[in-house]
Amino acid sequence: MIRLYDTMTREKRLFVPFNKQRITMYVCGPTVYGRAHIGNARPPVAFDTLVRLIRHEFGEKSLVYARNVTDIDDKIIASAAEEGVDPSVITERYERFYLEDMRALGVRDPDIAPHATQEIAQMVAMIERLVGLGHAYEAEGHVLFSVPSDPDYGILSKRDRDSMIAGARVEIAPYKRDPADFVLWKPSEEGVIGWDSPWGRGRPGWHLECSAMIQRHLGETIDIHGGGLDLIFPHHENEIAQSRSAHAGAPLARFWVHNGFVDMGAEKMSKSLGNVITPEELLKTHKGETLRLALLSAHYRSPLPWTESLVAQAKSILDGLYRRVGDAEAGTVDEGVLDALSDDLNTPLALSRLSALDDPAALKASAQLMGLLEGTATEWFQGEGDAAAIEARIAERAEAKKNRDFAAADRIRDELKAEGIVLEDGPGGTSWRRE
RNA sequence: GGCCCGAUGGCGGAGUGGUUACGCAGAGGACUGCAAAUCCUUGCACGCCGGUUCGAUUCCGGCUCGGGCCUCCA
Repeated sequence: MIRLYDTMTREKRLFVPFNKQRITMYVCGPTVYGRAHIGNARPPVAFDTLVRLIRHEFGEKSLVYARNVTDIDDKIIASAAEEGVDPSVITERYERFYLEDMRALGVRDPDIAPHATQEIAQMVAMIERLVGLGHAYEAEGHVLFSVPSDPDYGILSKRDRDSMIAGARVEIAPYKRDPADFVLWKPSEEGVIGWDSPWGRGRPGWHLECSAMIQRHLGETIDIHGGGLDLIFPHHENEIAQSRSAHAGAPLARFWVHNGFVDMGAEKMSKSLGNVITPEELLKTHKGETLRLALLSAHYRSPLPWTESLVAQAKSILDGLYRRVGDAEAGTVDEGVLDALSDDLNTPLALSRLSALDDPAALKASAQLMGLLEGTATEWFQGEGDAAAIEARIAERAEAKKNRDFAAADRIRDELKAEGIVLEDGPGGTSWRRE
């Protein structure tokens, strides 16, 4: 019994998939024009956790999870022009980085990763359909969605059209029939990447890409649509308008799930504010699992202030968990942890229940539901490297201790400490770990 | 300006109409040759003002503060 908060209805509801054999979920993925920052990692991590939960509840094969790659976009074009390369050079590079970063955070690849540039025919077809139905029109090489043609426009973000226009901070293009209309297709100038279409050579608008890819890969109505809070308006609102208009009013998603931001200081982390910290940097000094736990330490809908101490706490928690789990095999998932996660993915509560578990097998299985404790304690504490040399030093120290030469023993311990290796004397001898 | 969201101890953070989780850090103790780890103990937290109530951190209203969206944005 999974309950999820739905942005559309602004309440937690029991998640009942339309078809338990084929649950469909789509999450807005990256626009690959630069390195992801840690805030960008929050949706993939949160939704990866939801993926694990759904598969635990409904079966491994129950879910089809798609996360798109936006590989055509003005920032990509600008970046390619700056480097004097084809846009694909940029997009392939950053997609590779993105996948590396996400995998380091324990995020499994989605089942489907549609690329916008591979779906142009679908997009053109959808635009043609919208034009044919009177929901879109051509103007000066652009095709625009006619917002007044959709009486329900604004249902997700709860805005009425007039207030949106009243607060608009962008100048309104003269070719728009209505100030709220948005672009489905825009012309590409000479030398800019583009595709032939009934409206001339051009490229798709961002909102349309998602609608077309969802329809093609998952269907007209999907179970869950996810993304960051900032996508509610206009991106998701526009997706809804496009898809419902093209599909005779069929709802685009049964549940709209949005994550909160990672904050730097008091404001959200974002490239435009320039206050970002990337997994790339963080991974130099922290393990991906630590970063994942840090990201899960607040509820996904709450803001998460990113600080050094947050990461340090995550590390301490993992040290403690790995000490208790040892190298145990995964057993059965704990009910308490499962209940917490099933209640709108309450990861902080799940984490606290995790630390109360005595049984290593249950601990391991429960943590893995959140993508944690996937490795062994030995790997966590000792990692890669020449264990033999360390063992030799420990033996040397044991000998000194036996002779009650504590000065020599402490010297060895201090030397190892300086190398980042901590010794722990237990009843069964001395064990070691890397800090 | 419009529309949303939030305000919990040093930090993170859950939850609740009536004994206020849990974790991290800190303090004290046990253990240890000394440490580390572990165990035990410990910590005057629910933004402000009203209201509802026998009783509110929890419900309602107002206020203050903070954040988000309205432009690309996870």
